[in-house]
Formats: sequence, C-alpha cells, structure tokens
Amino acid sequence: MQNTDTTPSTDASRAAARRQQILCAAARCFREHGFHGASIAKISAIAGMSPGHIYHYFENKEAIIAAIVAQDLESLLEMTAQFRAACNVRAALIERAAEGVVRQLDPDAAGLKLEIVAEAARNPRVAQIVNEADIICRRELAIVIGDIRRRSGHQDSPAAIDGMVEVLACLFEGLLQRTIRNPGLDRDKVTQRIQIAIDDLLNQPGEDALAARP
Amino acid sequence: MQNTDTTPSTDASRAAARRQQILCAAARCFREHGFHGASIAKISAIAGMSPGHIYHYFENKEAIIAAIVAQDLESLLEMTAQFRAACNVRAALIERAAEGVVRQLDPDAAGLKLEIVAEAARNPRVAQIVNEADIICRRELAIVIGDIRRRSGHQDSPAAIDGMVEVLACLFEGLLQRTIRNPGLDRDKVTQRIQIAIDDLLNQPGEDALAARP
DNA sequence: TAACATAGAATGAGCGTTCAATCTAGAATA
DNA sequence: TATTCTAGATTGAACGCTCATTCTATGTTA
Repeated sequence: MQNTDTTPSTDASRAAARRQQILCAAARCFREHGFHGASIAKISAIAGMSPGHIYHYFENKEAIIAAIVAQDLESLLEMTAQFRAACNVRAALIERAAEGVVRQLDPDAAGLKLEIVAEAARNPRVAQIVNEADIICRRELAIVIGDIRRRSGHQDSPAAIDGMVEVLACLFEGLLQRTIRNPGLDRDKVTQRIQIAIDDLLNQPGEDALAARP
Repeated sequence: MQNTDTTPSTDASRAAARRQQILCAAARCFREHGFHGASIAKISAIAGMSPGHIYHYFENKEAIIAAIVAQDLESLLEMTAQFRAACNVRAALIERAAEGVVRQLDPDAAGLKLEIVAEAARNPRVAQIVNEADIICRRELAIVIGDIRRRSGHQDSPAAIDGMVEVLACLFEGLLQRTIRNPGLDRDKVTQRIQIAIDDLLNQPGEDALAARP
C-alpha cells in the first residue's frame, strides 16, 4: 500500500497478488453457492474489481475452478508429505493423524472439498487434477504404511498395502461428510476413535492369514 | 395399460407416475450437471414433457432437489434398517457391510450422493433433510453396535457407542470419495480390508481402558 | 507516447417461471 | 346414438432476469 520503494511491487508480483485476490474471492463464493451457483459478477464484487477485469487473469470460469481445485489439493499433498517426513514411527503417524482429523472436521473447508469431488464426478478436467493428486497421495501413504508394517515384522504385497491405504483414506475423507451430516458430533471422541482405528488398521493380518479369518 | 377396468389408472396413480418420471429425469440431469448446472429445460426434455408441465407437479426447482435428496436418503435408511433387522450377530453385520461397500463404490450413485452432501453444506433446506436422516441412521447403528458390544462383554457409555458409529459412517461415506478420486481401485481388496476394519472397530477398547492406551 | 491496468456497458444465450391456449376424454344431455 | 359440455392434462411461447464473456473507453505509469 506504500510506494516509498523504487519498485514497491513488480508487475509480476502485482499480477500474482491480483490472481490470488480473485482465487480468494472465488473460494468464498464457491463455498457459499457451489461452482455453478457462484457467478463472475459475485466473485468480481468480492474481489473488488470489475467482471471484465477477471478475464485478464483467467481465461474463463472453468480455469478459476481448476485453479481452486489445484490449490485445495496442494494443501492435501502438503499434509501427506508431512506424514511421510515425520519419523516413520507408528506413534508419530497417529499423532499427526489427529491434527488431520481436526482439519477435516472444519465444516467450511469440508463444503468446498466435497464440492470439488462432486465436480470431479462429472467434469473431466477437474477429475484429472483430482486423480493425479490422489495418485501422489497414495504413493506417499503406501511408503509410510509399508515402512511401519515392515518394522512390525509383516511382509505385505503392494496390493495389500494399497488396500490399507484406501481404508485410511476412507477414514479421513469420510470425516468431510460426517461434519456436515452430523454438525453436532463430538470432535474429541471421534478423533480418539479414529486414532484407534488407524492403529488397528496398521495391525491388520497379512494376506496369508487373511483367507482363514472370516 | 388396458382399460377393461372402470378406472384403469386413477388420477392419483397417474400423477404419481408422472412425478416419478420427472424425478428420474432430474436424477440423471443432476448426476451429469449438478443441481445448479441442470436446467428445467433439460429435465423436461428427458422426462418427455414440456417445461411448463413440470410446475404442475413441483412448486419449483428447489422442490425437485428436495425430493431427490429425500429419495436418496430413503434408500440409505433402508440399508440401515437392514443392518438392524439382520440377526444381531457380528458375522451377519460384517457380511451385510460387504454389500453396502459394493453399493457405495458405484461411481454413478456416488456422484449424486456427494452432490447432495455438498449442497447440504450451503442449502439449509437440504441440510435439514440430510441431518434428520442422519439422526435416524445413527440411532439404528448405535443399537446394532450396542447389542454386539454387550454380547462381547463390553459396557460402553452412549458417547462411546456414538464415537464408534461415527467411525463406521466414515468408512462407508469415505468410499463415495474413493471411487471418484481413485476410479481404478481394487474393489474386492478394499471390501476385504473394510470388513476387517469394521471387525476391529467392534473390538475397540472401552472407555476405562482408553486413557492408558496411547 | 507506448503499454498495460481497469472499468463498465453491451451482447446474446440461457435461466426459472408464468400463463393463455389447446388438447383429450369422460359425463351429461338430447 | 350423436352431440355438447366440462375439467384436467399439456403445451410452448413469452417474461424478466442473470449468466459468462467481449468490447470499447478511460486511467495510469514509465
């Protein structure tokens, strides 16, 4: 806001800021009205610029949607990377998981994340972004789970690990829906039970023992 | 289709059929374009009637959305009731669960279900329908889980049971997202691992033992 | 001056919704 | 039986509005 500097903000950084300003406004509108219910007029009003000006930074509305989706998934990838970076110890994973659970239980964020998956179910461009991010997430989680299992003396096939990754993902992604379907849920109790479920998941029998189980 | 009767099809049943015709077309449109992307014109075209005629059966578009939501949740309630009706034995629950898992993994159905939850996050009318259905589901599941736990010798507080219900719900609802985020997942393997996870869930320690666990 | 940032009106398409007009088929009448 | 009446089913054009997008004109800055 000050211009005492020789070049307070370069063209590039100014443009980036404008872009972010639009994305921020768009995220809010998409949360409140959905991708198709939010109009360029509303987004531009909240972003504090004219509708036409939006088109200097984004080709069209779908490009804004794609950017929002990519931005949201980036935060997911960060979280997954944190799982991996944490020393590969069971306790550390489970502790980090608690933070993840709490984050998933924020209803505002949940609304947008669900909107994204719903859109992915019908919009190929969004589907591609989502699918590619999911591949990365699964790869990371498979490494973490594989590590822990190996330390516990298990010898699992990749397919077995993949199955566990899917269940772990179910637990986290299911929370997005729970916080909307049951807004009054007891966050602490749920976090506790999810932690136990993850612990149990990491203890599931290997494939050989699997056939004889049920 | 024959009119040998005095009144082959009453006004009421004909109207009900027309209503269902509209709902069927609407479900398809909503799946393909989302609640806001689907237009009355498209719905009426698929339903095989004029746009104006739709308004003889539904007050407005939101009423159609509400009806679709209610219809979808009704099938959920049926599934939950089946859980309860099945003899309250662990094995029976887990076997039924497998059917539920498969059903949740159908990508077409998943798209509409996710659209509904996303809409519930911002549309109070839809939120109310969803919340009320969820209360019923949780009540039923709590009874089933409570029964099983009691037979296994556990004494749980209602809050503890509620926590387990939430985790069970996470597993099922998470599948809706998994089938879209990872369309190539191995359905059999996932079903197997989910079954084990549910079995473990029903074996989680009670509250007294909980503090000393991690 | 040259180049870019920005505004805001203009455009044409499509939206949800309404409504007067038409069709249809059984009841009433002759 | 032949004709008219009637009420609901159904149509499709029209309405007012909002949409995404484009275009032209006006700052602004270097």
